[in-house]
Amino acid sequence: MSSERASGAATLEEVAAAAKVSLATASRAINGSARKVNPEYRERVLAAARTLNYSPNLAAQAVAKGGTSTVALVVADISDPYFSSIASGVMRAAEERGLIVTIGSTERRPPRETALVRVLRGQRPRSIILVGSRLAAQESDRELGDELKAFEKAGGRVTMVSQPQLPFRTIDIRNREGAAALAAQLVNHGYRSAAVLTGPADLLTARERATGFADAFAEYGHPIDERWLVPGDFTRDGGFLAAAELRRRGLGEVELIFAVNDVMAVGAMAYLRSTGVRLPEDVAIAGFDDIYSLRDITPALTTVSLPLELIGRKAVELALDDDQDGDSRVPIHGVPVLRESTPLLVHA
Amino acid sequence: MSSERASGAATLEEVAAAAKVSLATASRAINGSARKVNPEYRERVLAAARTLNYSPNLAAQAVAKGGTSTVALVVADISDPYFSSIASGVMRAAEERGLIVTIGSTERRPPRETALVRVLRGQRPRSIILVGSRLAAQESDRELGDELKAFEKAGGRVTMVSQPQLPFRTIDIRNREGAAALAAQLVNHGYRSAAVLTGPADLLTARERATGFADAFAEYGHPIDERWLVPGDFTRDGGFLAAAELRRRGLGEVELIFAVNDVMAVGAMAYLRSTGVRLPEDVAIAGFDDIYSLRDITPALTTVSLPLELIGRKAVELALDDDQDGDSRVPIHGVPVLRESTPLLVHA
DNA sequence: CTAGTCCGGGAAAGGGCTTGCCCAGAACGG
DNA sequence: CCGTTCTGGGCAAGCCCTTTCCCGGACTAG
Repeated sequence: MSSERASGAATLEEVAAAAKVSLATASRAINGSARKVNPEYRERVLAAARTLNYSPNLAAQAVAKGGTSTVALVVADISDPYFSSIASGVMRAAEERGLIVTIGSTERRPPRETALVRVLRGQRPRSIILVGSRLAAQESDRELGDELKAFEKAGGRVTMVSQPQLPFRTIDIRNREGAAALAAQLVNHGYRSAAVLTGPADLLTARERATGFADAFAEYGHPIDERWLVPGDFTRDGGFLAAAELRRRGLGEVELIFAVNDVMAVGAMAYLRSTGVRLPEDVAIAGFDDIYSLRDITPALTTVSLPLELIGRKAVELALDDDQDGDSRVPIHGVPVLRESTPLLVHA
Repeated sequence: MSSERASGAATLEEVAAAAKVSLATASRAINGSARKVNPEYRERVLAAARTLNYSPNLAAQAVAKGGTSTVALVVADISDPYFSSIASGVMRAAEERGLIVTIGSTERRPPRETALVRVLRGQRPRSIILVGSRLAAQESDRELGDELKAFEKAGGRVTMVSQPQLPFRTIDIRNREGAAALAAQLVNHGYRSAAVLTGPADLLTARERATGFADAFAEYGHPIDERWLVPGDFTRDGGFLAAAELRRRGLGEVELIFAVNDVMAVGAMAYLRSTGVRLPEDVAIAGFDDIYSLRDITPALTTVSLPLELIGRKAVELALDDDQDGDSRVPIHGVPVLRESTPLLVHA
């Protein structure tokens, strides 16, 4: 039939031949460059490309140019709405800049983060964006740090979301402040005793939120007894189980449960309901994140609202815009949103 | 200082030099091959790689080998739990096979699908997986089809999830059957009049679910009047607005509302509640998908449960395993799950 | 002891693209 | 009318790898 090769995509060389111009001209016509090309030639080339269904080989371009137009994103669990919202922001922003995003999931196993970075680094992405699934100081930290440093030394850029302990550009989600602000408002609402579902003991984000809340609550005169700090996974099931544990410890005096994220709060609500606890009459509950798809649960959940999409966008800005030095931070403040799950509490 | 280049990552050549072996040997030692390499040499190479923090340039490998180890995933909206769950399955399965996944989002604008495929094709992924955001026959279909055909001709593989109208491998989610089965069960539960929030008129998935439900409902003796088929977006807000429209049309006689997906159902619930409608006492409601993070809403939502993660996995199997011909289909059946939102209805 | 096999290292040829450089012709100035 | 300066096409080098092919040395077999 035609000159199309049996297998394999059309190459630029074939396009050039079809258009009867040199390889160089074809390249300049198709992928733009500083140099102009004669409109007539350009047309011929583009026409040839179209008929051959040419698609530039990005890998080849990458090796020729010595750089890609890719950003790599590492999240803990893409099916968690927290991460998928951030991912959404990243993808939008990336796309606006003509970048492709490749994504990796650690599945909440931090050591996998290092492995993932090792692989993704091979892509030579413009930037690697790590979204906070990381733990407090760990042995794997060194390895990861080394890997990231190597990536930076090779000209890549590292951007972190919510893990300010590492020396890279980071979107610094002020978890402590957000949790503290929430605590303040809830105290204003009349709450005097609270329990905290603290999440995993070593997960930094969880810890900041838990201590931010507990410290503030104490500061306002209502210290939280240790037995009402219940750890658990950072997931719906974690919240469910933590609520169960909390109940076992005696829930009677607790007016309010603060779960360190919304999905845990939802899990906790599910457990409490299943045991006949009325929400919010018997106990109030609050979360953190303000996950979009959870806005319609009943009772409407009090939480700390985080601009998740925006965080994603900012991450790519931070990653790519040049006027930033190597470890600048962009603070993001959550704002407490009080809803039905924490009604005004009138003490007898 | 050392021999490390000021910028840019270490190359295999540098590693080879440091290990005092040839480029070929270094390549074989690091990236494996049919050929064996002397253990002593191998050690030297690996050591050198480690000290230089070498990371193989995937792009270069891709051009040398003439193929990547990448799969591309195209979804409508990664922040929608439906898609992010599928994406999660895809990523898990991909990772088990040592593949990297790059992801694109059409943001629910089907024409973007073509553009996205055009870009992703440049990556020369092993497969492009498109997850059903597509519309009924459209002019953009031809372009997209051409693009995909070209990709296949060049040796790539196309896999669709839930858009069986195109001639590619597809995971065929049996929306009609699922919706029909749900209708059957609800009729058994005593429901005789239903409204359907049909989603976008031209979105295939939505249409299949809506007509599957309506047809079955009619078949069991309860045809659904046209005024109770309310279109809207395939999103939470779409459900919200559709419920409003439905109410405007007079909700009185409707015993049951079927929304073509869970998030719409949740939106509808939010609207109805806001106007004082009690759920499920005043009206029952059902969705489709069984989104994980929505399992804890109250009342618990009746729905058609879809194994979303599994669908993702299957998609990559279908995409990569060889014993499949070019347009085989894997059927996926949803199973109706009746919960509190559709209680047994006892007629007076 | 020699011929025939293996084994595994290294040189070099790609693979698809970008880009520095050369150069012919066009455009311009004096 | 000639010398300059632009334009913009094309050649070829180069990017970082993989893989074919050659070849010398170590083995095996007869």
